[in-house]
Amino acid sequence: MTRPVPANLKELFSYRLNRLAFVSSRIAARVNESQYELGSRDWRIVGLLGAFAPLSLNALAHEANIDKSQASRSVAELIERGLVKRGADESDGRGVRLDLTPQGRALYRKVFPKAVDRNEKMLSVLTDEEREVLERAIDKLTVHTIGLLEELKPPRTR
Amino acid sequence: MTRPVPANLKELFSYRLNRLAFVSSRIAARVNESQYELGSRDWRIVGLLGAFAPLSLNALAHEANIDKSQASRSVAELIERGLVKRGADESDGRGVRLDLTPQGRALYRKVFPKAVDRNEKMLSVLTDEEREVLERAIDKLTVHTIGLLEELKPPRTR
DNA sequence: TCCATATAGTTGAATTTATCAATTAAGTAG
DNA sequence: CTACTTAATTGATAAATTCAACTATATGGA
Repeated sequence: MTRPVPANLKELFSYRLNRLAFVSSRIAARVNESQYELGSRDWRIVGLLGAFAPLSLNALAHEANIDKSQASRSVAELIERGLVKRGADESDGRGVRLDLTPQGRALYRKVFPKAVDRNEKMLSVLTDEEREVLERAIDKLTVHTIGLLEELKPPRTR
Repeated sequence: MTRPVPANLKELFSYRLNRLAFVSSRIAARVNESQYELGSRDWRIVGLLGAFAPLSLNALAHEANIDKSQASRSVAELIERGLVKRGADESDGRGVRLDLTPQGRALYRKVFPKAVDRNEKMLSVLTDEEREVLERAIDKLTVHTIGLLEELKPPRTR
């Protein structure tokens, strides 16, 4: 049994994947923006700090898939809004320790469960088996695809 | 058997989904940009026209998930590069009929198979069963999630 | 110790992308 | 005929992305 070859863009897995990601992130963006004034970058930052603080700027930027320059600026905004605080790294004078303020943490505790609920609602259309396979497949693909991307990157001169 | 509730952002399905989509689209963007000077928007346009031309601007913009103003501008660029042509819609004097030029079609025939190959390479890490369930689940989720997004949209005044 | 080099973070600037309003021209319904 | 809708383009801004430059601190040898 041979698998049919995708005949057009809409049949490509990558296209369908992107489409789903686009739609789902739009839902989150719309809710977080309108109800909490959190842009998607802001929410990624708050969301990551909510679970993994303290984080360095580099670690945060890397995990959130954003350039550190952007991360720095977004963090600065969140600090102005009183949601994030920036402390010194004891062991490295260059580094910072980013964390949520109590206010930021309160926001995180409101927003995160909503995100969990949205996910459940979204996934509720799948059977248990589909869901399990899907989640495992996504994770396998991510690891593998990051590898493919690395191969592609301009060879670092070291 | 209850399913464990996601404990942090990185465990959320939507987050993982977006991460995968991000990585995979970066691969495509890098290759298409460096080898064919096609930005991701450009490629979506060429790719859709390659299979579904002729298309109106609206149809194209809608399918490519881009604002029609952007679509109009991107199309104008592609026309300047000789890849796309814009004809009149016989049955509606306002509409346009977008199609690839022979040159655009030649490009499409080079680029599309590469995209298919990348997808195969990416998916090769999955078992046949995983792959089948994954693809079906993605499509189910997309339909369902578009529905959720619609519900959210500001209620149209009609 | 001193020097060269690397790294963490911030800032600047240029480019690209996204959003939304306004406009023009052509269709459609009473 | 008039009012209203729709397709496409254009304009204006805002937001996001990318990359380079810069400061300050670390680090690893001579």
